Amino acid sequence: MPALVGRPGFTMNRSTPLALNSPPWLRVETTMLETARDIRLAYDRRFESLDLNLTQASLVGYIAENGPMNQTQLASALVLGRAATGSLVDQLEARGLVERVPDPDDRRVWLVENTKAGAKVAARVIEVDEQLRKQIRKGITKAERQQLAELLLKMSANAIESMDETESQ
Amino acid sequence: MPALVGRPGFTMNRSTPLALNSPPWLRVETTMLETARDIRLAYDRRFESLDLNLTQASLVGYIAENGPMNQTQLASALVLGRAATGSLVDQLEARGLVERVPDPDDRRVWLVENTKAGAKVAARVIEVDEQLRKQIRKGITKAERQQLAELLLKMSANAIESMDETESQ
DNA sequence: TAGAGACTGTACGGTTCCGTACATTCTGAG
DNA sequence: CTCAGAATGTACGGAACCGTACAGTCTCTA
Repeated sequence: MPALVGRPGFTMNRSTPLALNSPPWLRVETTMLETARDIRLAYDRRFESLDLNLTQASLVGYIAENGPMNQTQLASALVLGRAATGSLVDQLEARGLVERVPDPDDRRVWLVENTKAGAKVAARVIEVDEQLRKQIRKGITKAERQQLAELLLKMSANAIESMDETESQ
Repeated sequence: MPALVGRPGFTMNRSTPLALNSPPWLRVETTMLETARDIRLAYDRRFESLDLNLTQASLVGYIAENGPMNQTQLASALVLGRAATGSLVDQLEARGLVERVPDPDDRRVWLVENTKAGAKVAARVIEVDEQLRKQIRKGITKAERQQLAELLLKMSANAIESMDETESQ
């Protein structure tokens, strides 16, 4: 099942560059899954100093860039369920980073917006994000990134398409 | 925080090809995280018919390809903690797909191996995996995959490196 | 102007995984 | 041989999500 799992053998400790113990039969999907994991982890680590995880940081940063919005919109932006988003907002609200403001046009919804403290943290979040993005892109040209993105989109589309097929069986 | 979150606006329903609502400011890291999610989801869906999730399928398939092994090795191969791996084996054992055999050389460890039923399922798993991999690679040349893999490895290495720096601060 | 149907946020139970602590067993230095 | 240290699997508590069900609100149609 090498496409699904890592390589056999020794424990992969985090300071060993991946390339060193990469397999000869390098299968893209595995590498992909693992790279994503590493990136997510790097983000999490980075946000630890702000006492946030990636998801929390994303929410605060997203509001900072796109303005107040309701939880359903947030959920879709963060690729989360509405329930999870709700409790996420709970956490951030308890910490005084965001607040729920009633939507004057719709009594069902809360508009979530950053408090002053939240805005301040968001600025740091965006900063950290840019920093980390730069590091992750080190040694990769713009053209390569472009091509990478295209391939990724194609793979996504293929994956989604395959699910649709499965569904309609 | 666009590098971290999806695009704003409408709910992304699964049948819309990703490319259609991708942003102009296409940032690779986001795309990457999302592609990984889609792939993982596609695998999960695919294994539903076997009543397995990706992790369970991986374990059974991995043993089928690499022979019986102890839980620590499995954990590292599956990129899981030892505890999680333990309960994973519990589940599969309860369903009669794998069994724990004492290691004659080390009384601490269990050798996990597929039962006959497990081997049978594993064969299906490997089959499904190959099928899905083929679909995901549709329209992508071997050379492109090669390059993709290289870029991914480089990004992984960069991400890991960035974590090491953070640690040593 | 009802009233059916869609939508919003919340409650709750379940799943998957992590991290720590622990008892058991092995290993290697003295 | 002995014993400190390392390694193995397990128990337990917690975090992050999901999915479903639900009670309020809108909204559109007749």
